[in-house]
Amino acid sequence: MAKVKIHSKEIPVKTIGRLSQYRRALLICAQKGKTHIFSHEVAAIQHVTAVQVRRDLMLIGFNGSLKQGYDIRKLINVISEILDYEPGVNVAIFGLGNFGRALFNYFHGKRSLMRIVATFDSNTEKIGTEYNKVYCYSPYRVEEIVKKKNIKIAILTVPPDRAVEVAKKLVDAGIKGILNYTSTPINVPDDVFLDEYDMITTMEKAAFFVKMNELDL
Amino acid sequence: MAKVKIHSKEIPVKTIGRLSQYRRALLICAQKGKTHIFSHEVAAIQHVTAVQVRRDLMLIGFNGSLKQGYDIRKLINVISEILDYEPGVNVAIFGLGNFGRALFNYFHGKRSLMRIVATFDSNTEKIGTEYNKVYCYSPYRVEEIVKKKNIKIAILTVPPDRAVEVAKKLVDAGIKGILNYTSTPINVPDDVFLDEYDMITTMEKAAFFVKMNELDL
DNA sequence: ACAGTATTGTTATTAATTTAACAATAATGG
DNA sequence: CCATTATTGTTAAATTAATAACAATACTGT
Repeated sequence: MAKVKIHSKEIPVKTIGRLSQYRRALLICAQKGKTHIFSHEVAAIQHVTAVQVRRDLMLIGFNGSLKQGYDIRKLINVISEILDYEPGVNVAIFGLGNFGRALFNYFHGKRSLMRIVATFDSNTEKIGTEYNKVYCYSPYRVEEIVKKKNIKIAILTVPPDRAVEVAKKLVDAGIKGILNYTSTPINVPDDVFLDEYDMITTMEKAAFFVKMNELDL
Repeated sequence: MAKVKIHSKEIPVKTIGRLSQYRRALLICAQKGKTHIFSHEVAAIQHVTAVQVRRDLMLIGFNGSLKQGYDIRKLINVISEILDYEPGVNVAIFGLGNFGRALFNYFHGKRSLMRIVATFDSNTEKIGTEYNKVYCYSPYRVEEIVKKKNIKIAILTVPPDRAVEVAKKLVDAGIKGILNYTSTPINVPDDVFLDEYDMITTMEKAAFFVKMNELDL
């Protein structure tokens, strides 16, 4: 799926990703009291080019003014209309280790339309407790809770050797998106969104650039 | 920088990223005792196409055999020669909260050529202690320690309101790569590698796909 | 009033990336 | 021994994404 239809217009998925980034930049500026912004300002914050910002905004049919640039509040609303899912979406975290807790705090309260409604952990000391008011369930109850709480997205931070098994359970339970942060690659059916962010790869790329940099001298 | 020269051949940066992914898949297979692998097997693990795997391997001049596929051990070595930096690279973690500790454990011992040699935190209870045998320094000592320990890559997991300030210090101290996991976008000079992984964007993309999926019905 | 400036919106162009197509090859089984 | 099969390696085509170019516009200062 390389393109997506919005208002009967085809929009590249990459643009969707950038819209989310733009909104982040806009929210930061709005908080500072800024009301208008130029394409090159958005671009600088998110490390893209001004042309690309304008092009993306053109695609979604958003117009700025020549002298003031784009109305921040309005643009946030337009992007939100595209990205957000009105009834909101329920999310659960699988694995309440350091990483799981970090992600919990990262999201908690930041986006009201993405609610973390449950956590799961196999540690019996955690099961039955609450982390920031959210209950921690036993992995045995995955299917039951995913269905009951209408959980659509799973954040996977279990130990690497459990990833495949848990992912299978999640798919069976009807989950629609998995963010896999374990070091184990998993497989899901085509209709399930999967993001496998590999920190090792990112680190290796960074190291590679350091190497290139030093060898160039 | 869209391409990179390896053996006097131009290789796309995207290929570099995939090589790292391939190696991960290969290491997993090697550990299971597998000695050879077909392009479509690598592809399946890392969610790319078999053609792409073959094309990438062609670019680095690696040959497989027609009936057995690719020699796993040899391929790992060839990829390692391209990606790894022999003397190794020193890494430090800035911010020893949940996220920092999670990343620490994620890397610790996994890649001997990328060593976490220091951590930094502004919490006075952590300063002066060791986390998994690695000393935790006060942020006041960034410049000193980065230089003394020859730290090239920084993992940034400080609170969002500190990100910009710490990043500036790091650049001044001569850091060559920053992996920014805070929710605050930062800026660095051109010669510093920067990766800003935005979990919010990933989540929003996932939510967006869930939305598309449901509206399609 | 007008030249100069900075910006948007859009089309055209170029570049990069991915996918497709297929020849070459080696093994297998009848 | 020959047809079949499964795979690699590579060239060609198609697709996708990014960049450049530039007209249109509105403001500014003289």
